[in-house]
Amino acid sequence: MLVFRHNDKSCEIDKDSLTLHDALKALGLDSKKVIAADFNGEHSDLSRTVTSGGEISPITADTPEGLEILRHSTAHLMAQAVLRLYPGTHFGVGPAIKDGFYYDIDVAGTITEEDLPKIEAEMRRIAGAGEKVAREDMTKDDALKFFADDPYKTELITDIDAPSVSVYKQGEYADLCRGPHVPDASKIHNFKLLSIAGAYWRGDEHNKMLTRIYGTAFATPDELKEYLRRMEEAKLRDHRKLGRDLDLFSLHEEGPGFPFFHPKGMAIMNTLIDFWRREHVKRGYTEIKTPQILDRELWIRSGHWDHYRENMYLTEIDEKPYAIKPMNCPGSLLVYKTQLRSYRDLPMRLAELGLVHRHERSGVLHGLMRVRCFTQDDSHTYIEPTKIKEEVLQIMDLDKYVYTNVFGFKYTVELSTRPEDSMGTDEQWEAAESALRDALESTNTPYTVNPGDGAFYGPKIDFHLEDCIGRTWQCGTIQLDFQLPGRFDATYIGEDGAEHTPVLIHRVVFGSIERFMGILIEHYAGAFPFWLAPVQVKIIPIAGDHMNYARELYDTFMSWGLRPEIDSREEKLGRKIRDAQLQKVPYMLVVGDKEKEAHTVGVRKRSEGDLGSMSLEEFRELLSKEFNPIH
RNA sequence: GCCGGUGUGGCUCAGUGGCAGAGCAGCGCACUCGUAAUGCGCAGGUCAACGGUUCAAAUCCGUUCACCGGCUCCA
Repeated sequence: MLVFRHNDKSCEIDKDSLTLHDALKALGLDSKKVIAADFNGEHSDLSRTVTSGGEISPITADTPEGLEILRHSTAHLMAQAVLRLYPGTHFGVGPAIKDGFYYDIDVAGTITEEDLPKIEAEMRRIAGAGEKVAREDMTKDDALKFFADDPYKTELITDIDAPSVSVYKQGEYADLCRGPHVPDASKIHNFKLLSIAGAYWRGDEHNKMLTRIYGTAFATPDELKEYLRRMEEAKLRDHRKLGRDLDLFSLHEEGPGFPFFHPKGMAIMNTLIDFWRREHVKRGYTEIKTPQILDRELWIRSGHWDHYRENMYLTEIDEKPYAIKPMNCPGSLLVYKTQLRSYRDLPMRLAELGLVHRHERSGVLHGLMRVRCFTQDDSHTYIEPTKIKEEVLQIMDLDKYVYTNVFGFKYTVELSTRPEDSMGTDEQWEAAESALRDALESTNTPYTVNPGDGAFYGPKIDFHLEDCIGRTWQCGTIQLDFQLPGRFDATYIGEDGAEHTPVLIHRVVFGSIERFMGILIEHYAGAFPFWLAPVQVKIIPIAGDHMNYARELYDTFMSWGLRPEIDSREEKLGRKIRDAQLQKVPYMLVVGDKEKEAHTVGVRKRSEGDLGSMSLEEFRELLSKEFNPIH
C-alpha cells in the first residue's frame, strides 16, 4: 500500500511500487504540461519508480524549476542533434543558465552561426518524433566503461565523489547527467539557438577550447518571442551605439581601450563629479591628486611589482625605470606619510579622482565598460583597527544612497575572499574577512561569496550593476588592507602615546567613472534625467526672426546655471522637435511670435509632450521640481 | 591572450571576379514655417592595412590591426 499526498489531497494505491507519473495520474494531477515531479522535495523524472509514498507535486515548464529542467533537456536535445549532424563529436558540459542554456562540444572542424538553423531543424525532427528520454543508474566503473571513448565524461566521472552516477539516454545519444529531464523530447517546443562562442574546458585557459552553443527555451511561444524582442530592444540601448548617436564619446583604432569624451559626454561626467564632490565633502572626505607616473621602486615596495606587473605599463625617465599607475594607493600613502599622524586625525579619508592605466588583454575590451584607462572615484581611508566596521557601514550607506536613491539601480553584493596570489598572514586575512562579513550581516545585506576573488592585499565587498542585456559589471568596491600601511611604514600615534599601524580601506563608489557612465547610458536608454542631461533645454525658434528672442532666452538660462542649446537651423518646427526628441533633450522650448510678444516659452517635455505656454518664472518653478541631487 | 564572426562615405547598409552604390547626415538654393522628417540640387570612399593569386580583386588566398559575441581575466 502506497500513500501519495498533494496539499490536502491524498490517494492510496494498492501496489508495492509505482512511477511518479502514475502517482500524479492517481491524484488527478497529470496533464500535457507536466514535465517532471517534485517528490518529497526532490525534483525527479516522471518515470522514476518509487517503493514508498510521500508528498508529490507536478512540475510544469511555467515555473522557474520547470523552466530550468526544460532548458537543460533542450541542451540534451541539441546535443543529440549535433551528434547526428557531426558524428564523433564529444560533449563537455551543458547546463541551464539564466535565460537559457549552453552546451560545450568538441567537434571536428568548426561550427558557425550559419549552421545553427540546420541544428535547430534536426532538433525539431527529433522532438517531433517524440524521442524518449530514459534514465539509467550505473556504478562509476560501469559509467567509465560506457564513456570509455569520451575524454570529457571520463574526467567528470572520475571527479564525482559518489559510488554511482546516472546516465540519460535518448536515441543514439547518452549523457552523464544528474537530471531530472522531460520524459520525452515532444515536451520541447519553444526554443532557439542563439550564438556560438569558444569556451575553455572546465573554464581553465590552459585547457582545450571547446565550441559553446548558446540557446534558450521557454514554456510558450509567446514567452520565447517576448524574450527575443527584449534582446533586440536591449541592443538599441547599447551604450556604444547611444554614445555615438548622442555624441557622448568615441573610440579609435589609434587607442584601443582609451575612450575619447566629447563635449556632451564631458557635461555628464562633470555633473557626476560635481555630485560626487558635494557628497564626499558632506561625508568627511578631503581630496588629493597624485601623479600618473612614479618610480618603479615605489611599485616594488607596494607589492604591485610582484602581484600586478602583467597589467602595468612601464616607461623610463632619464634611463630610470618608472611605471604608469594602475592604482592610486601608493600615491595616497606617500601623502599620508608627509606628516606625523595622530589618532585624532583618523579616520583620514583621502579621496582621489585618479586616472589609472591597466593593460587589459585585447579580447576583453568593451566600450566604456572595459577599458585600458579609467578614472577611479577612489578613496584611501586610514583608520584605527577598532573602527573598521563603523567605517565600512558608513561607506555602505553612501553606496546605497548613490545606487538606490539617486540612480534607482538594482545591484548585487559580493564578498571576495583571499586569492592564491596574495600577501599577509592567515590571521590578518581572517580578521579582515570577518569584519566585512560582520558589516554585511549587521545591515541584512544579501550577498554571495566569491572564494579566492579578493585583491592581493585584502578581501573586498563588491557592488555589481547590470547592463542592458543583463551582464553584470563591478562598480563599487570596499577593500580592506592590512598590508600596504605596514609596507610603507605608515603610522599614527595612538591615545596611549605609542606608534600604531592604521588599517587602510580602499573604496570606490562609481568604480570607474567611465564604466559607470556606460551603465547609466544603458540604464536610462540615453534619456538622462534633467540634472544629468548634457543639453537640458533645447530652444527652438519657429522662424528666422525669432532668433533674437531665442538668444535672449539662452543668456537667461545660462545665468540660471542650465545647459541650454538653440536649434538655429533653417528647418521646419516638426523637424527640430523630432531631432531634439531623438537627442533625448528633457525640455524643448518652442518660441514664435506669441511667445516673443508675451515673453513666454512654449514648453514641450520629452516624456509628456506639449505643456503649453508659460512665463519664465513658471518654467523655472517647473524645473525646480525636477529631481536634482546637486541642489 | 584564446575560439567564432565582422570590417564598403560621418551613420545604417546594398554590392560574390569586369566602370564603387542607396538612404540618412553634410553643403548650396528655394520655402519663413506652431509641436516627431519641406522640396530640388551638389559634394563626399586607396572598399581597415599590407602582401599574394588573376588580363582584371571591395569580391579569392595569406598576414596584421580594430571591432562584435563568448571564454579566461577585471573597475
